[in-house]
Amino acid sequence: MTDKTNSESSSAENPLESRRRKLEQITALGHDPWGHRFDDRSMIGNIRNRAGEVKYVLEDGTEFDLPTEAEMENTPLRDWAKEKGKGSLTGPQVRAAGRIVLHRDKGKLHFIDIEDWTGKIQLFVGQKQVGEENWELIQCLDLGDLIGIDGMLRRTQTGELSIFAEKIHFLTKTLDPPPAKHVGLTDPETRQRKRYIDLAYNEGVRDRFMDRSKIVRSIRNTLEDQHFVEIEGPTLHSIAGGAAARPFTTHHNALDMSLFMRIALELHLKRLMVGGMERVFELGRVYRNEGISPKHNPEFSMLEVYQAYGNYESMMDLTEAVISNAIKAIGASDVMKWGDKEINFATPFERKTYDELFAEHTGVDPTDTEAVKTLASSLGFDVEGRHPDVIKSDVFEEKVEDALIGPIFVTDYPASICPLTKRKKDNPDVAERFELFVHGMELANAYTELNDPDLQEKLFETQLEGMSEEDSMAKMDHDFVTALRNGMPPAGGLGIGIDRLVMLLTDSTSIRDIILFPLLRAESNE
RNA sequence: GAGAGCGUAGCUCAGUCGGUAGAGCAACGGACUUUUAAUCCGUAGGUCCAGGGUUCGAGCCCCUGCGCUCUCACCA
Repeated sequence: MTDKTNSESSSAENPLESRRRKLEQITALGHDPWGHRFDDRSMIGNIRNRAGEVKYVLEDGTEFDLPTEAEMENTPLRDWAKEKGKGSLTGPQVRAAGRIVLHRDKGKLHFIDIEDWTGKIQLFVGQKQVGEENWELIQCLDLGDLIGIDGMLRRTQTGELSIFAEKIHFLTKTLDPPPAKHVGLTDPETRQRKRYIDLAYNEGVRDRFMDRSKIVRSIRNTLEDQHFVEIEGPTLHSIAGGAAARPFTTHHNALDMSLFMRIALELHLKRLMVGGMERVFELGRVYRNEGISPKHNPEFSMLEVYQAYGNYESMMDLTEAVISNAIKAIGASDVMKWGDKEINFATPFERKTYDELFAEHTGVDPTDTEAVKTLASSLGFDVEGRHPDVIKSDVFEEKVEDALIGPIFVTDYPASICPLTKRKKDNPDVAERFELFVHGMELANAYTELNDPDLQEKLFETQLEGMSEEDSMAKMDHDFVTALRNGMPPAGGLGIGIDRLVMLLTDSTSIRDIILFPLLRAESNE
């Protein structure tokens, strides 16, 4: 019953077979299907910028500039040329290379769109114009292949800027068929697992990661301009300090010793300030063994900056400078869209104290411990045997943080939840700390750094009631306390979540859109 | 961790009441020397996530498992 279909018409190949066959044909034609060094090509973006060099020349040698693209919308180029008189288009000789992203086969004429990381351009390939040898090679091309091209930059009759092919150089065969043109690859899992396909074929993906690179470079520039020095601290720690988070654990065999992947950069940078490195920063990866969400990836990038003789207010100025310059670096403006929301990054950012905001959003006096406790209970929080500041902090996170549109500096935190922070001179219950919030997301965190070794030792020893060790930043690090005994200058310190900053500046609502290779479950073997 | 949804051709998806598998793109063959996601004619392409169950009959209903997505919780 199925005999006829199978025996007769097995001529149709599946996409993979046909690509393999063409690979053989390319080799048979004397080309290396995996290409080789290809010198002196111009970036397609630069080639497009040379459009003005394309001229219309009459037989008597009179030369005309072409109409603008807008003018060609109304009058097609062929009609414009007819009015000028008999002549032809000329333009510069160019060489380009790129991936084939679109292929229109019109018989003895092919239109091929190639793309490099600066742009896209159409190739005009005519059988008569390129000659038999190139034409045979053209028959072996598939979407996704990488080719080089020599030819003259001109325009077609419809005005499309094109390279009129004279010589094709085969550079690399693509054996897997690309995703459907224009629809692209949409499955989020595949986009992340096979990021190369997402980058190669989905619009805007490369630009987003280029923006990330520009933002990071801008941050380094801003800091270096202010004479901060970048250092590289250890990523394997024997004590996972500087933050409250569950660490990844690992083991060193030769020393037979447990180690933790770092959860923060803080404590080593401060040791450096004891050593006289007065302005230091590190921009690097930290690891936290916790949940994965649109705002959380187990490894993420963090900036921490320390400035001797500064305080948390100098860190506010620095934070504003870092963000403003990053916005300029990607050519954005202060007012931007983020998902269905809007952000206005015009400086200075709003500043309000923790207690002010608490009162504003809860209607409860933050200094009235009993009232706060009652509110917390009504919100479903455990209050028995827990420190009043921890209870207050629970309520703050629940009722205030999500409501903060920002950018807003929340200042002056309850001292007991800030074991690494200097207390206010006139009020030991308040810590000189701020967090920067944008649409409920914590973007930065800064302190006037605690440099009193005795107080630091005491705070490390004080585990707040009702707080698990993982939830506490109070983790004893004797060597760090010893370092403070050797004199750390009064200082301001700042941490910025790089991934979250990039999310906000590139209109990305998921952290997985701005991390090239986010952590995914291991692929199940088939 | 809880709830909801999804898994069908290389890609994007449809599949009615449970009746034996569909489209567009990609591929293959053909026509076309100025196309714009080219167009037109033709061909081929399926372990319907896996396993079990109900049924004369399952892509569809039921159970179990796997994977993913979204929301919530957790995440200084």
